[in-house]
Amino acid sequence: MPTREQAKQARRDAIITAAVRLMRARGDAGFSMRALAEAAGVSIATPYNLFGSKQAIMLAVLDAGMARYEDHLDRLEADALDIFFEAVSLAVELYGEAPKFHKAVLFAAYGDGGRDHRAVFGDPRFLFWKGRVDQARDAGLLESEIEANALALALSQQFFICILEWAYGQIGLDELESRVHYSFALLLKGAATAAGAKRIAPRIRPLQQQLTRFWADAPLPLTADKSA
Amino acid sequence: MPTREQAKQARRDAIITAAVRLMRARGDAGFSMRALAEAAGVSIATPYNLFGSKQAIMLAVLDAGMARYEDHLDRLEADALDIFFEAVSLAVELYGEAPKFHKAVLFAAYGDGGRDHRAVFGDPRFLFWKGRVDQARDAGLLESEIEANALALALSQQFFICILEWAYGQIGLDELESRVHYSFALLLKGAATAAGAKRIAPRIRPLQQQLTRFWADAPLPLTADKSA
DNA sequence: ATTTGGATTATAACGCGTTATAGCTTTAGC
DNA sequence: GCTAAAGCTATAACGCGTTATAATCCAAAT
Repeated sequence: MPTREQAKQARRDAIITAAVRLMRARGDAGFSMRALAEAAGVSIATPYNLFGSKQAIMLAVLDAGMARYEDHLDRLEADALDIFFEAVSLAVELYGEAPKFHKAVLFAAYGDGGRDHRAVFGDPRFLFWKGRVDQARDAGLLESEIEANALALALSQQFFICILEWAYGQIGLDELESRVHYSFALLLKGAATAAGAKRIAPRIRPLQQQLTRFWADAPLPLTADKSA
Repeated sequence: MPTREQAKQARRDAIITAAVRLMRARGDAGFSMRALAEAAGVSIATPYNLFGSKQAIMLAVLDAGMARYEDHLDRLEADALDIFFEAVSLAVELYGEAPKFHKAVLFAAYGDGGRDHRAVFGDPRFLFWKGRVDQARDAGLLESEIEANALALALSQQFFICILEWAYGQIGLDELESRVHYSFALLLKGAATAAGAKRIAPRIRPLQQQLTRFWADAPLPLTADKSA
């Protein structure tokens, strides 16, 4: 039991705990490395020694929260096709429980330096989608020629960018869900067998109706305020 | 001829010109508001008076460059379906002419504050995609029930996030092109009529082969270096 | 020609992420 | 128990985007 390593780990935990606490309390505003160090009862230099950068800390916080998401995911019992949409809805639900927190973490993990954004949606999440693609293909819902990596990547990216728009405050959680569902429906239908396409097709029209309802207020979805 | 306004416009132009020059010369590195002000022969406060923020300046630079893209786009004479893919290839080509510059601009326009990223792919670009969706639908290639805004948005986003990955140095221009083409093929096929789907389908397999070739080096597309 | 007033200037300052330096505490090895 | 070193602390500093302040300039109106 190396006491040295214990103390280091304790400090590490204290920093992550303090980060979560600060984020949940005040969101992104007022969260700085200096504030974090003070809240963790530690010098400003220590977080850099233990994590390297603010972004690394945010990724650690994000991963801690993602563990919970993956627990829920494992418990999801859904059809090989429905699982795609339910996984999205589950994430939306979890985000909704602590939106300020998740927005702040996502924004900090992605927005500031930005370079490591594949880490935000890296290994575990991507592998999840890939696994579902494989299952859907085995179930005869997707074309056998479809490459799981390629489709999973497209799904991941579409999910990711919608989450970013939400984190940046440009859309609400409900629109996030509809948008991702819509993109997923199109992507999956594009890769689907005739049988799969028949099952996905009915999803499209209602999703479009929901989306146009969202956009009834804001005339054009991508138009910035200035030219509205 | 209000001399006052002329002088202001001259200053504005000097700033944009200096920004472009600096970006083309050294890329993102060494480009700061202080360096920009000095290069433009202007005080540090002036860019803020005239543009408001660094991001606004970057968006202005980006828009200046985009005008050229749109000129080329207008001259593109392609089939209602092929146009989607050729428009992407055209953008890739233009990026390739001055990659350092475009990366730096995109990164600065999007990456730093990040909040206005819809402005990066705002009005003009989005409207372009929407117009093409309308045309493809009129040509009987897309289902008549497809909502142009919704599909155009999905296309825009998919394009945008791949561009971001390129700007962040995580993929090359060739992979960028393949990825966007692949996503476009799936999305469009998902929204296509039987006739449209028949035309898009042959694109998918070659694109997948190209993508897997890219990924032969880097085992998993989304995996960060650490866990490779 | 003189006044007026809006814009630019120089400059200092703020908080940010990050890094470097020097000193101190505390653990590990003898 | 003593020494050596690892790791934290305190602190200053750097460059960044951005803002505020006061001085200054110069076109515009009288």
